[in-house]
Formats: sequence, C-alpha cells, structure tokens
Amino acid sequence: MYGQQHSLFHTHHKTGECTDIYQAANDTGFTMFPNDMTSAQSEMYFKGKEEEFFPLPFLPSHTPQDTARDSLELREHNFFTGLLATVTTSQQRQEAEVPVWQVFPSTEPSSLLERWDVSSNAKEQDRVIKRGMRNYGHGRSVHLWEFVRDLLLNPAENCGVLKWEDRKEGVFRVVHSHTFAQLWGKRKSNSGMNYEKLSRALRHYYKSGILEHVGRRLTYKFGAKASGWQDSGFQ
DNA sequence: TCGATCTTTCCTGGTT
DNA sequence: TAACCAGGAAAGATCG
Repeated sequence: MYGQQHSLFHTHHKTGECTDIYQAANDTGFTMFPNDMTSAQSEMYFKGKEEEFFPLPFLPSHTPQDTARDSLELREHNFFTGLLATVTTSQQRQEAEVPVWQVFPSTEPSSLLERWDVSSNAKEQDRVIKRGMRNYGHGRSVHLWEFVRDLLLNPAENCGVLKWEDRKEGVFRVVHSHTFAQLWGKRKSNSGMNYEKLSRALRHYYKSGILEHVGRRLTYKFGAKASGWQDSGFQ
C-alpha cells in the first residue's frame, strides 16, 4: 500500500555511482514514500568523516495494517524524515570504495514511527546517525525554548498544552502543565520530568533574555534572544 | 580533554 | 492543601 515503486536515481557526488534509492531503501527494511521525494532532497548532502547522509522521506515497510487512527495520522504526517547514508569506509566493505547504501530512521521519529518499532537494530542505526549528524551540526539536541516555540507554531502536535495569549507580543500560556512536562520528558527520554523541573528550566531563560517574566501563573513571554516565534508556523 | 552552556534535580520559602 | 512561582546551588549532559 505504501511506497509504490518509482525509479529514482541518486548520483554519489564522489564516486559518481548511480543508485536506485528506492531499492536501497527496501534492501534495508524501509519503503520509500515517493510522493514527496524531490530532486532537491536527493541532492542534499552532508559531508562527514566516514558517512554521508541526506534526508529522505520513508516509511517502514512493515507498517501495521490495523487502525483507522494510524491511517489518519499517516495522511497528516505525509512522510517521515529518514536518512540515506553512504558508508564509504565502512568496516563491512573495507575492501572496496563502493558505497554501501543504508536507510536509517530519523533520530527524532514521529509519533507514528515510534509506535511502529521500526527496527530490531535501531540502537546501532541511531549510533551511526548521531555520529554522522554531529559532523554537520544537524540534529543537535533541541533546546527547551525551541521545543516550546515549535509546539506553539505547530498546533497539530501541540495537543492543546500551550496556547498563545498574545501572539504579537510572544506571550503564551501553559494550559496543561502535566502534559506539557510529559511531552518534554518524552522528547528528552526522561520519564522523571515534571512541571516543577520544566518550569525551573524555563525560569533560567529569564536571565539570558530568551524568556521574559510576565507575572501571571503559567504564563511566559518570548524575550529578545528568542527567535523564530514570530513565524507564521508550519502549516 | 576541557571549558562553556544548557538542563536537571533538589531545595527553601512565598503566593494563589 | 495543592499547584505554582522564584531563585540558589550543584550535578549531569552536550557541544565545540
């Protein structure tokens, strides 16, 4: 049902080798989702020491065929960001300069992807991805204020936990403090996160000017050092 | 490896 | 009484 096969070739910028990326993806247990693949994405390289990555939309090939809810979310999310990696100095292929193509899941999988338990060797995939991405300054751990900003700018994933009080002034209110802390804890893989700790982290931003003190309960305001909250959002 | 920065954790005391 | 706020202190995590 997913990943109708198209021929889409990608030329390695060093070796010049052409690879059918859908085939490469399927070889590793994932199915490319063709609708959103663009030539721009296929040309997006990040150069690292040992691996080269570029982001791709993909879906796990073993998607569950179950609930309507999943189908709905699939349409909403459209695709997940994955990484197609060429491992040119891989231990697996030391004898050759031939790239080994592998598709890895995003290090920040969407909610749907998390439920799908994408791979049995996800730990190893994550390790390689993180190592590769560090080289590009891409995929660094998100800052709390950026997480807050993105929630506000993306109501579809906000779940109603945050709400703009004064969009123009950057004033927002925490509607569901417990859920808000849970979301942050989930993002940081920290099950011990609660609103007490989260709010302390937010208060640290007063000093740096990322947030400003408002004086109302559960209400915060973006400061001069915060950027991007003026954007219209992702929709 | 190290220092800077950010985040977490714990805490006391105050307010709503 | 519970939930929240303010901020000090220190430790842990991350990054360049």
